[in-house]
Amino acid sequence: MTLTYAILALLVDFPQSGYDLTKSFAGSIGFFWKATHQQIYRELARLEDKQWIHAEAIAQDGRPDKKLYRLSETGRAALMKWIVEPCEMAPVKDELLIKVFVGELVSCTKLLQELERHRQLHQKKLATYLDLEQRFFPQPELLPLARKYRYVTLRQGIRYEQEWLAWCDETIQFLSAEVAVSVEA
Amino acid sequence: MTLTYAILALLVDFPQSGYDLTKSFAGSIGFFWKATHQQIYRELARLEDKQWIHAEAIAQDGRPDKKLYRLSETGRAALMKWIVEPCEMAPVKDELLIKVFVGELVSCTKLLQELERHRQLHQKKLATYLDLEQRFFPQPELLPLARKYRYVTLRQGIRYEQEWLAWCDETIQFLSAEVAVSVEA
DNA sequence: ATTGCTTATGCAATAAATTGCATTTGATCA
DNA sequence: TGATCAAATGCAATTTATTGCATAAGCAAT
Repeated sequence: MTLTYAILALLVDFPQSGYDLTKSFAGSIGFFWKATHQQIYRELARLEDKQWIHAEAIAQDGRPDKKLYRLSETGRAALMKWIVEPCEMAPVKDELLIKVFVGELVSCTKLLQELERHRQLHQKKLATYLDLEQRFFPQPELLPLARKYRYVTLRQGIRYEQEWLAWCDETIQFLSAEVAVSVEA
Repeated sequence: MTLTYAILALLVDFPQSGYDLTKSFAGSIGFFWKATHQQIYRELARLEDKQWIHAEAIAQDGRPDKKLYRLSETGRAALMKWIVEPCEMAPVKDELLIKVFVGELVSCTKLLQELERHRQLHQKKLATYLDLEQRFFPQPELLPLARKYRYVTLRQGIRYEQEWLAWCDETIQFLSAEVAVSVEA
């Protein structure tokens, strides 16, 4: 399961609790792999079972105890082995495109509104990514190796959002002509 | 469930059997929503239960019988209702990016090989899409409305693959410098 | 005081996806 | 004549994911 390795990957740099990981899945790796806290806790239990990670209970003043999970040597080895295995291209799963695919069933104006909304969502996400790029990855050539790898995944996010934005623009323009015509008639 | 509506969408133009649908999911809508025959048959049973589709048994000479499923009025209405509901941006789920994210754990050369492989996969897919565009969507402005909608979803596929290709190129170049350095040393 | 938020974890039930197997009929090929 | 492939459908078991709920402890604000 990929989630397994996404978690291991997040534990490479430093140990984290289930709660921490849940947060991490909101940023960094979460930009290309989502997981809920339920999935994470279940998976952590399994990983501990396999001894790929080790838990350390941390008593905290105030907060409830937390379990800090640390990548074990076996876990690190498993991760390394997984990384070099070839993988498939990610299958696309996109609701919006299904809707557009049979868009002729509903009002074009309605669809255009939804496209405009998505345009804005993508623009916002792009802005977030560009901000991260500026703040954390200035002069990418000078970064240490590990940061370079993080950087290129961010670049993928940026390009992806730019692509969507461009498509939304193109499509909105293309379909707007359609509305104009039906108003004329 | 989105699969529900993906199937309904495929039945808009003409009735199809489970087997036909499985094929359709390899092309057209399958470019942005995948489904196995198991999922499809199960979902067809449910949809018939709900009366969103109606089956008609077709005796064939030679082949086993097939059940042709036709979209009902209720089904069509349900589809229309779904289309105009706003939806989320598709969450990205990409194994390759997780691997790259912690790429420093393995040999850079190995990673570059995998990136090159993906570059080729994307190139191939792009070629398929471009071919479809040329063959089925010449002069897009002149297409009837329904075809225009199909067309713009193909455009999204094209742009998506182009984006990936560009990222692979950028990344391979960026990381190649790294290998060059380590060879020098 | 009580309401609500954040940190922190998890159970239980349901829903969905995946995987392996199984069947029927004919066509094709060696 | 036996093997295998394509069309066509489906059951059963397992694995994953989702959803709703639950707890516990402190902090902040009204």
